[in-house]
Amino acid sequence: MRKPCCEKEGTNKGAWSKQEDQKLIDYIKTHGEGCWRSLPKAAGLHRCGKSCRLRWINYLRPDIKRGNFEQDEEDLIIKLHALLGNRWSLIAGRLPGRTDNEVKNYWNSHIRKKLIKMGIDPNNHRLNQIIPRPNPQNDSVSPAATSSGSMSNINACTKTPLKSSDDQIDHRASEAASVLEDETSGPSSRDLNLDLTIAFPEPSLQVEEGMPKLIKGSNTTAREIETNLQHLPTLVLFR
DNA sequence: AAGTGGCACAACCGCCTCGTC
DNA sequence: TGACGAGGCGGTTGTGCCACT
Repeated sequence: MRKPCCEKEGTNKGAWSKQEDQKLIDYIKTHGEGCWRSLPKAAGLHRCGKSCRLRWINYLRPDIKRGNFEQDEEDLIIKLHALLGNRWSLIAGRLPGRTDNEVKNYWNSHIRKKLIKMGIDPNNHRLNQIIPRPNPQNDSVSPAATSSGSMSNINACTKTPLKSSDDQIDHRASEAASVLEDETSGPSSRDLNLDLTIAFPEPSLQVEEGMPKLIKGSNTTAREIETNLQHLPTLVLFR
């Protein structure tokens, strides 16, 4: 039985009051972030440390950019999601002033639906259409297996845990790379609406400085992805 | 005006990772 | 090297608001 992260009894839950916010802000202003477990007591808050951290990171931090997402930001989220999957903190890290929670919420409430409406599977960024297969042996394959369910896709929502975050990123990067390659070349690409693919502006995918390694993706580490992403241009999707 | 369905977003929960001992 | 604790992360839920009937 796992120990609870904090004492459940005597702690407030639910929406934060103005007084609580102010206490948290004041405390962090004077003592800085960190040691979240002891913070509530020290700050005079009847809250779980995790709750304080979340409140600060997602709402109270002074550098938070609030308001609607711009088109550029939306494009970037889609692009990063194609590469990283549901790694919201990494995605948010590329969007100054945005939090992982905000990005996650925006994805789930806006972008996901938008992609679905456009016939794109938001999990793997592929067109969600059933491509008929000539091979009769594959007749029993479900539609899901031919589109959204394919294990060779990005499958951003996979529940299968991988050993380390680097491994995960390596895995995703290579999967993303295969998708990008699939969609921009090869015989199957004729079935895709290329206007909707996740594409990088010309001159090209492979030539882009910093990108080849990412695209090929075999030995890409998290840090390399971070570095490479700095060179990524804005998506042309939805333009 | 009341009911209700959808949406947006804040917050919680539980698992994972990483650092320390 | 394994155990443990703290922080981080992603999935999910709760709730308030708004538009529509």
